[in-house]
Amino acid sequence: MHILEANTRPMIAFTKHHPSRTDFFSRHTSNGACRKLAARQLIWAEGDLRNEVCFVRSGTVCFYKVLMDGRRVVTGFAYPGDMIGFGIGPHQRNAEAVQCCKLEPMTMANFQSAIASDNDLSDFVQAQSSRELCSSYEHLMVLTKMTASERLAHFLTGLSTRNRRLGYSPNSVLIPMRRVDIADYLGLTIETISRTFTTFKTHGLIGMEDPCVVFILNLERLAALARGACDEEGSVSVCRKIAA
Amino acid sequence: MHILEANTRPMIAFTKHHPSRTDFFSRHTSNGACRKLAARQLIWAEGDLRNEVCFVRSGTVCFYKVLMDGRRVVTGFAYPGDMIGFGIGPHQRNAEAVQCCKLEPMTMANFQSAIASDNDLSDFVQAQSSRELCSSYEHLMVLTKMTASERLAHFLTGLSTRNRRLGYSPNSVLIPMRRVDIADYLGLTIETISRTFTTFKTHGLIGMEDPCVVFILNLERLAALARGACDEEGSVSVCRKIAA
DNA sequence: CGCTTGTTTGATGATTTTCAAGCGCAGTGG
DNA sequence: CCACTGCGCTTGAAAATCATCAAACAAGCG
Repeated sequence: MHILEANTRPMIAFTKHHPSRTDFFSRHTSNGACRKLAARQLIWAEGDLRNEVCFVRSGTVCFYKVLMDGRRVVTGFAYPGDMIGFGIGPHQRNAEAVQCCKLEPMTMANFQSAIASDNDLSDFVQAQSSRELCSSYEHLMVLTKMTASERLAHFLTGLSTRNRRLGYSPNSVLIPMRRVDIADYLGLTIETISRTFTTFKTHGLIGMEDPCVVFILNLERLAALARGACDEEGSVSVCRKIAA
Repeated sequence: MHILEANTRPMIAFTKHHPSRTDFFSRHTSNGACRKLAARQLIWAEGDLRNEVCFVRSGTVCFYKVLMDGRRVVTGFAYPGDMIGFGIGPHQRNAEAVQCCKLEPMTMANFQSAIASDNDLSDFVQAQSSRELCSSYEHLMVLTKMTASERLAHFLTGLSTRNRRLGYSPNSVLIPMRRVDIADYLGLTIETISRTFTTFKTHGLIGMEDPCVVFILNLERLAALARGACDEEGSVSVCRKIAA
């Protein structure tokens, strides 16, 4: 219990997701009972059987895979309002609580029958699968073709956009995950992440009071960077000029 | 018609996939009628509606996305025996014939009802989706954590493994795609691809008589590289020693 | 107060990109 | 028939980004 509170990472701003988005899920679970997870706690491991799907009520979840030699890749994150765990076959990747989390579970059996009978739920699942596929392709683009600055800008504007969509300020972004997670997600090292944050700071793109809170001071330029906006003026160096 | 023959790229060795794998598909199409595509011909574009799914009878298909500024990412390839085009919503990426292809189409309506009634087909679709998801995670690993040599080794051993699975020699690999496609797939430039091929050649890992035909002379070392076999001896430089 | 964990900063080095040029081959047209 | 052109691949030299190694700093906790 105590360890649950010992999490210094900020809860992400939109801890309480829009209530209407929870209804279609809760009507198939016992009574909306939540499981609490401490920060850094493993939710399931690669290869585990799919026993249940979960609705994320609060906190942030991180999905990752590890190579034999310890190299790690973060394939994505899940935030409040997301559903996690559906798919076919055993789990393909580890899931871990980035900060303390509340997850509302539903057994696989319930989920199967709920999908069949509840259009709201099956629509939601379809929509989320589609979004995930789409963003995984976009992520490939980020990893293969973008510079460090562009990648981090992409990451930050993503969080910002999510804020706006949920009715929060797009200009102040809470970063629930550690630098390692961001690095392994963006295919960079923690040092590069840190340095790029500093570059953004010194050039007035963002402000930071601690590593977890970012104020976006120039969303336009940040978004241009994230888009890889090298159209105007020609060359790649423009990207760096935008940051500089 | 003539342009169809004008393709100098070799047809991939396993042009004729295992016949049993075609039955469950053909019994839902008109009569196995195929559409012929010339090399480099667009099959569908990102954003297009999903009108049909196709079974790849011969040739190779390449999936990719393009940024506004022309940067391109190849997200994957499809080979004879693969099904392409299923999913939800409009197409998420462009599909293009790498070499001349024969595709057997099935309308989306037919596909939907076939899925519902034919267990062989729905099993196949599930299995392929699962494989694609799995390999997309692995691909993330390749892109974020591997060196140029490791990436190309991974690519080559992948083709080799496919050969073996289909009963062909794992030691001679036909490369149906151009260097650009490989580069955009592996997140590198064509120059790096070319240089790495040369490195492999000069160190006896592979032999090449033309850019499309690779003989794997030391599959073991190539596979070790592909695995990122830096376990023995500790550091990353071992990877380069393996290649050297 | 010392220890641990996570972040930042610095200096150095290396892998990969970029820019440039050359080569081989196939198809074209005079 | 042969030069010419376009395309794809290769190779070279130089520059640049990012990783690596190392150390210092800050905050929380026992």
